[in-house]
Amino acid sequence: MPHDLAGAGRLSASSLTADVSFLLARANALSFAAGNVALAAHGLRARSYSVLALAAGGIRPSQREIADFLRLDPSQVVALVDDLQRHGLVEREPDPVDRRANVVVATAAGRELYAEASADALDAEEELHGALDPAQRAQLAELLRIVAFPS
Amino acid sequence: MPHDLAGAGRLSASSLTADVSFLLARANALSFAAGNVALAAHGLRARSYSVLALAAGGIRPSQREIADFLRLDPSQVVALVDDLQRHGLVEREPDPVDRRANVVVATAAGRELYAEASADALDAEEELHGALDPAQRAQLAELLRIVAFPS
DNA sequence: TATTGTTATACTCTATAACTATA
DNA sequence: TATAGTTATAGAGTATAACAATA
Repeated sequence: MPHDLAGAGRLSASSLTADVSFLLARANALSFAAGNVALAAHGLRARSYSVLALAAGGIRPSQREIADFLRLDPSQVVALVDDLQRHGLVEREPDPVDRRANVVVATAAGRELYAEASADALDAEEELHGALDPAQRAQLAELLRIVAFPS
Repeated sequence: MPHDLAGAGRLSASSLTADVSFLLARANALSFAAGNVALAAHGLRARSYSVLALAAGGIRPSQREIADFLRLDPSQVVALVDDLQRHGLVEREPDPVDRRANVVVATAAGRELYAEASADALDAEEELHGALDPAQRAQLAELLRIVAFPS
C-alpha cells in the first residue's frame, strides 16, 4: 500500500519525493526537533543525550570512540563531556592501559537522568513513528543500520 | 540477515543501536556530508539544491510551499532564493492570483545546472546505499516517506 | 484577522587547523 | 610517526520575533 504523502500537498509531485537523501533529511529534522523538545525537560539535547547514553551503558567508551560512533569531531565531544561533567552526570576516568585516553562513565545521577530522559525520548519516538507498525519499524531500523554503519 | 554493524566497533553494544532517531541522525549525517561534497562542484549545497529541484520541476511553488515541504523557516527560503537568483538560476514571479506570494521558477541555466548536479547527487547516493539492493532501497524510501510526511 | 514575504538576531551545529602529551 | 584530547575560530544551519503588504 503506497503512502499518499498527505503532508506534502501539491509538491509531492516533485522528484525530491524519490530522493532518499531528502527523505532522510526531512525525517531526521522531524525526529531531531521532537527529540529535543522531549529532552529539554531534562536539560539535555540530542547530542548530549547520545553521549550520556554511551556513558551510561557500561561500555566505558573513550572520547575518541564516542566521536567515531556519533560521527562528531573529537573537539565537539570535549565540549559535550565538559557540559555533562559540569552537571555531575558523567566523569572522565584515565584509561589504565593508555594514558592519553579518557574513559567516559556516567555517575549515579547520570544513569538516573538517562533512565528518565530515555523514557520520554522513546515516547516522542512512538509519536513520530505512530504510522508504522512494529514490523515496519524494525525493518526501518534494520535498513538504517546498514546505511548508518557501512562496512 | 542481520547487519553486524561493522563500522560501529565496540560500541555496537550500546542501546543507541536500537534507537531509530539515532540511526536516522547518523545516516542523515553521512548522506548530508556526501551530498554536499558532490554538490560543491556545482556551487550548491543540500538546501540550495533542494530549492532548485523544486523550482526546476515545473510545479511553480510559492516560497511558503517550499518552506513547508523542505521544513525550513520562510526566512531561510528568502536567503536561499536570493542566492540562487543572484546566480541566475531561479526567478521570482508574482503569483497572479495572490499578490502576496512569489512563485519560484528555474531559469534555463538553473534547469541545466540542476540536471548536472542531480546526476552527481544520485551517484553519491548510489555510493552511500551500495549495501542495499534495489528492493531494500525502495523499501527504505517508502518507510521514510511515511515518517517524513505524517498525515 | 490571518497569511506571504522580509529583516534582524541569537543560538546550535559543523568543519578545520593547530597544539600537548602520550603511544 | 601516529593517536587522544584540547583549544580556537569560522561557517553553516536553526529558531524566534517583528514588520509591511495583501488576503
